[in-house]
Amino acid sequence: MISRTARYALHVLAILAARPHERLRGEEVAAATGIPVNYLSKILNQLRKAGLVESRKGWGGGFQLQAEAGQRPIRDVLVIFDGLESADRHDCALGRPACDSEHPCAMHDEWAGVRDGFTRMITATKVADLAD
Amino acid sequence: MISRTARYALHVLAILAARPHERLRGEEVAAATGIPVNYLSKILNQLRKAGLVESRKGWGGGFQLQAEAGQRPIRDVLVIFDGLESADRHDCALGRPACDSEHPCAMHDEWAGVRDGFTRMITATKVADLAD
DNA sequence: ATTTCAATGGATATATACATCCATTGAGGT
DNA sequence: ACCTCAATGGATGTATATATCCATTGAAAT
Repeated sequence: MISRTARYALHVLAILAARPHERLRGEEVAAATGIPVNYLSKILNQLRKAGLVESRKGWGGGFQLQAEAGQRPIRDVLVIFDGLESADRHDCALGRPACDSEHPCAMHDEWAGVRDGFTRMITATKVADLAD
Repeated sequence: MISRTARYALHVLAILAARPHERLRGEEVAAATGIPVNYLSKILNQLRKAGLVESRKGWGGGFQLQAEAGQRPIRDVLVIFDGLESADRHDCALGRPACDSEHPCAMHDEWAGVRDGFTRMITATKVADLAD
């Protein structure tokens, strides 16, 4: 449902959102989250390319939440790391390609409910809400 | 949420549940489901070991739903292929080990709702309900 | 008995997510 | 100018899920 990498990203954003005006080094974020440093660097880089985070190199450098990023729904983060399909699900629980309201599988309605709850959750929750 | 292998298994059971009194060869099940034959054989074997399916070797052999298997909730199938944790989830959407009602994460309640819907779905739906 | 059929089981291959390593770049301090 | 710091980026390694291959076993037909 949410990949480990996407959860890492959300955890990172939570840390940064808690200190919106500081610049944190990768090492610090790694220490705070427990994410392996090298892997974390890839994640931070993707967040930067996506415009959610700003970075500065060298002495005094580090990462910082981009100004308006706090108001973005965490759905945006899931799209980046797990793709659109994982954020806007309209799949069948049994993987049937032809499952729809006309020809529903045994779990069609219940699964639609589950998906809906998930969608609601990831659109209602904003990055800023994650801050510890 | 549900691994591809578990979905395969459910699809297989759906096929067998539709013809409870016939014995179907692996090849036939593969043709009906689109699951790669060799991989399918592993799945059918696990289902047999778990007592959900009966098999017979050699000429006229094949697979058949075990007598009472139709009444088993599909949760039982998920436990076999994806493990207990995936069926009885009490995890945090953000992966926080210490997330509970005392110290909830930002999505605690919504996620609990999603999990609940899922649990309800997989316990309410029986193997026999999957039959086409 | 022999042949044929189909499940069983073990070993191996592929794809993908997760993780590590190291050389390069750019920015600040001296 | 030079040194140090920390992000960037490319190449490589590891684990797991998914998939394939083939030799063996058991059962029915002849």
